[in-house]
Amino acid sequence: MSLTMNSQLIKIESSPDLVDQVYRSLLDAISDGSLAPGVRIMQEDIAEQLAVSRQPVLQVLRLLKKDGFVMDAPGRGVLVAPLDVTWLVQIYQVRSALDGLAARLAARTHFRIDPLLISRGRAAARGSEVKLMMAADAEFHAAIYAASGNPLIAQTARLHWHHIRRAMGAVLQVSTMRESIWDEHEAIAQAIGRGDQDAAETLIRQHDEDASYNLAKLLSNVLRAKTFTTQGDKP
Amino acid sequence: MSLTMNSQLIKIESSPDLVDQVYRSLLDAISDGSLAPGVRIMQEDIAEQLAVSRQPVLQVLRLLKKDGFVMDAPGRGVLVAPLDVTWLVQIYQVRSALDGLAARLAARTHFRIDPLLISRGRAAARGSEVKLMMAADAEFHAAIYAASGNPLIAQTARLHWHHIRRAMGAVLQVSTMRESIWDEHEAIAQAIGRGDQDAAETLIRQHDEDASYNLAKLLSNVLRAKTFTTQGDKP
DNA sequence: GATTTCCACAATTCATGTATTCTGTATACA
DNA sequence: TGTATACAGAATACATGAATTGTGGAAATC
Repeated sequence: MSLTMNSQLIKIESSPDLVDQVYRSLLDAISDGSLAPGVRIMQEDIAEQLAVSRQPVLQVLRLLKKDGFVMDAPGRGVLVAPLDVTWLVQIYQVRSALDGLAARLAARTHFRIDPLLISRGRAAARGSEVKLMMAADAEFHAAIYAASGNPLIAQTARLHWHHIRRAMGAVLQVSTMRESIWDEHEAIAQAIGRGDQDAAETLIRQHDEDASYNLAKLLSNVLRAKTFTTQGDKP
Repeated sequence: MSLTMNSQLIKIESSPDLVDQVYRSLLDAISDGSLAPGVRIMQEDIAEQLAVSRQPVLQVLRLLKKDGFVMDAPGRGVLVAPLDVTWLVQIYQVRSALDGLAARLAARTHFRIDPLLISRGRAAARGSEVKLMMAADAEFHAAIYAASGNPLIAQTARLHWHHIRRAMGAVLQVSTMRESIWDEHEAIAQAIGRGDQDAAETLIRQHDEDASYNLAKLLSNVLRAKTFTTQGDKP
């Protein structure tokens, strides 16, 4: 029917797989900060809280270790990976390269990004719900990944996103999400739409670099502050 | 002593971790083709062969699944992922982007890549040992990853490398490793050495695209051939 | 008083038993 | 003859018990 054989029935994933569920649960908790950076977690506690045995938890912790969300702390369980500016910058470097690739591939097909994504993003940026801003931003970039036709990009980027979300949550500052980023987003979408591969790549890489610079600066301030205070964050 | 504080004691990793050992063992077997694409593997068999219990094997299979080396085959164990040209091309797209990033970062520091890598590569290319050629190629690219200063790149690329190695093993054709690639390598190294970030990135991306094109073509031929013959490959 | 050694405890990793889930075949029926 | 259904077998995923490994503190010695 359509140009590409798209009838591959969207992968069914009603896996009552305990490991999957535990994985999502833990990754969410780490990403949104309810499991704060640096805290100790023990598989037995997690298992009890989620009402499963230790076995699935053990597997999940290994998966999270591989992706850098938790670290070994021999004898004391595992540690939720502390926030680290260097690490964040490295994540952003890779993300920038992947975004560039995705934008280039999307431009190759003159993909038309849903304008609604942008208008909704602008609306969110004008509001005060940080969560909405982050969600809109993620949606926009995810649209480009999807348009790239290369699922490997989205898969990798999804992990990066969780790391970035952690950092954003820690700085909790609206300024990161200034509305001007949606002008940049719009320019990127236009470049993709008119098939300008070079422009699309250049624009989105610059966009990511700016984001990296801003976030890294804020984060290092927050971390420096935390070094001198015993108190963590206050409500 | 040296310019950078290098005394951070190379991370100790004598983990007598069964999961690690099984992981390496299986990944190697899959990468070098001794576990051929499409074959069924059962955790019980693997466990018996490696003289461990099924538990570590179960965990390893989950790790391999996450990276696309094995696929679920419910009721029949798991399947070693079949070779797939589309998948290979996607791998190469991402690898190309990451190589570009690594080359750019390396050029930023005017990193001088050991000329020995190149001369050894040329020697290998003139010989007939495919294994040596692949190793030299891998070493060259690994040097760039290391020079980038971003370990995330190397970590991601290492997985890609295993996928690519599988495909290369399947086509088993020396022509993939024409000596001219070492002219390209040399040009890349020079661009990095003189700090020309744009050239370094452009050259290595082109280099990867060529490699992708060649390997994909060979692989699709091999796969097409296999569709019509029952016999696998002959010496 | 500082340093080293030893020991108890904490937590993980590995092994095995059990239940569930999925395939493939045989059989019944239209 | 073709299709649907039920059942047997196979393989995994999960739970729990056992053993190993590493930490932190206390005691002993210099």
